[in-house]
Amino acid sequence: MAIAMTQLDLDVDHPQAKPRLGRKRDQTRDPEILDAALEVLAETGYDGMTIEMVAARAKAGKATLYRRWASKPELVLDAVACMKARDLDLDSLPDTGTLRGDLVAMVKAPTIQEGERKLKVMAGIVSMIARDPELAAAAQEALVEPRAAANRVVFRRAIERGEISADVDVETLCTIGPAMIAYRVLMLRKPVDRAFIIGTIDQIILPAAMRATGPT
Amino acid sequence: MAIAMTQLDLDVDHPQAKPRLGRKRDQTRDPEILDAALEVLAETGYDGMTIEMVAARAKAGKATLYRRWASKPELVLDAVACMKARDLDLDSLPDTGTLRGDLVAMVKAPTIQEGERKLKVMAGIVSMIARDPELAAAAQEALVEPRAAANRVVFRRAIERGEISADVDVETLCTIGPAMIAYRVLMLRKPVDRAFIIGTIDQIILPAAMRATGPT
DNA sequence: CTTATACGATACGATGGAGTTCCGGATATC
DNA sequence: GATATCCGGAACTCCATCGTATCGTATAAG
Repeated sequence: MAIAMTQLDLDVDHPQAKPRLGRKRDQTRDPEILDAALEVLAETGYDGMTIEMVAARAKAGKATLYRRWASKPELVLDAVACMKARDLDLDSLPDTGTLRGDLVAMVKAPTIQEGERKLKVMAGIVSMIARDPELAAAAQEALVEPRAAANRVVFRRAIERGEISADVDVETLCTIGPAMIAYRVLMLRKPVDRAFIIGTIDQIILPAAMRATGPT
Repeated sequence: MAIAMTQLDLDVDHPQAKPRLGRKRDQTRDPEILDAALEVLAETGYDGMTIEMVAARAKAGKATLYRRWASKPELVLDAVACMKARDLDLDSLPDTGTLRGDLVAMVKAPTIQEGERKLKVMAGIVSMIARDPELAAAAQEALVEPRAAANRVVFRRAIERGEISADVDVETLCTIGPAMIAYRVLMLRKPVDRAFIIGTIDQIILPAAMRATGPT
């Protein structure tokens, strides 16, 4: 599963692993600690977050954290990267037969909640992202790409069905939803509820997808 | 002009202003210092910014800054609030006779540049905004509202001309552009050029504005 | 049962930035 | 010209946090 790739200790599947004595590291704590880190990150932001906060939240000692991650930046990087896993599965997306049906079916309470969590984490690291390409790549991969990928699938299906024109820009369509939601949460500071998302689908995404081709 | 409202010294128009002796405070330094603060804020974010950086950038001493603002948060608050002034004038908006003409006319190099500057400042304070309502209000007022207000004008004119239906949601339309631009800069980390904005107008905003009424 | 390590907890040193104070020099009022 | 305040600059104190070290306990290998 390789949830925490940062640590230097031996992997289970390493060929000639040193026969280390003594108590073994409790691997089940890794996801708990990373989850605590994400909570603190979402609540206080990157700079507000301290290692002691994360340790306290995970009911662990600071030494335990530093035994597993070399520094605060590496812990954050790992925590962000691990948000990728918990995303929606591309193979189990709704397939209702219509574009609107698929888009509306993706608006589910847990999905919205997980999206809002990701946005709060994103808000906590945005200022950091400009100066840390590695963190920027991890955030891209874990926070924005999965959502775009899911949207891509339903738009491509709509094109295959002939429901929308084949020459619309799928990449642009994919970003409308995430962009409107992110702007509402981070800039307007208004809640994202089901009504808002359905409104965005009907008033913006579908008109853009269905538009008669040719600008001007 | 009341650029810096935070300071406690006497206003010029105060009725019985104490006849203060000694050298007078050089008011022309205020905007220079606030501008330096915005630069540092955009480059390093709220937590990365230090008072010494701002002082150095403005070629001023730390004491000068603390003489005018009580603390770092108040300096930042004032700096953000003062970005409101430098925005586009609602009375001198383009009026080309068509919605698309007005929207395209608003896409000018200096406008884009100023918008990108504001977005970088926003990125630097996003994590702070969640915990400081006063800063959140200032950012709302100075960074997001002016842009929405300009858009409101051209959409309302389009409705008056009968170019678009009167029952479209103007508030939603106003946010599409800012949302797509903010998402592209902050999340996708791609450049915002003229082509992208024109594309957004033609592929998203105009289809949403022109759509045949009634969802589903 | 011995040994080596992980565990939570806590004490410790080093670092950096917020905010204060003082300096010599400039400038305004009286 | 005396006085009071501003200026840029720099030294200073204070405090929070990073990261390390240590302690007593728990646990796994030999």
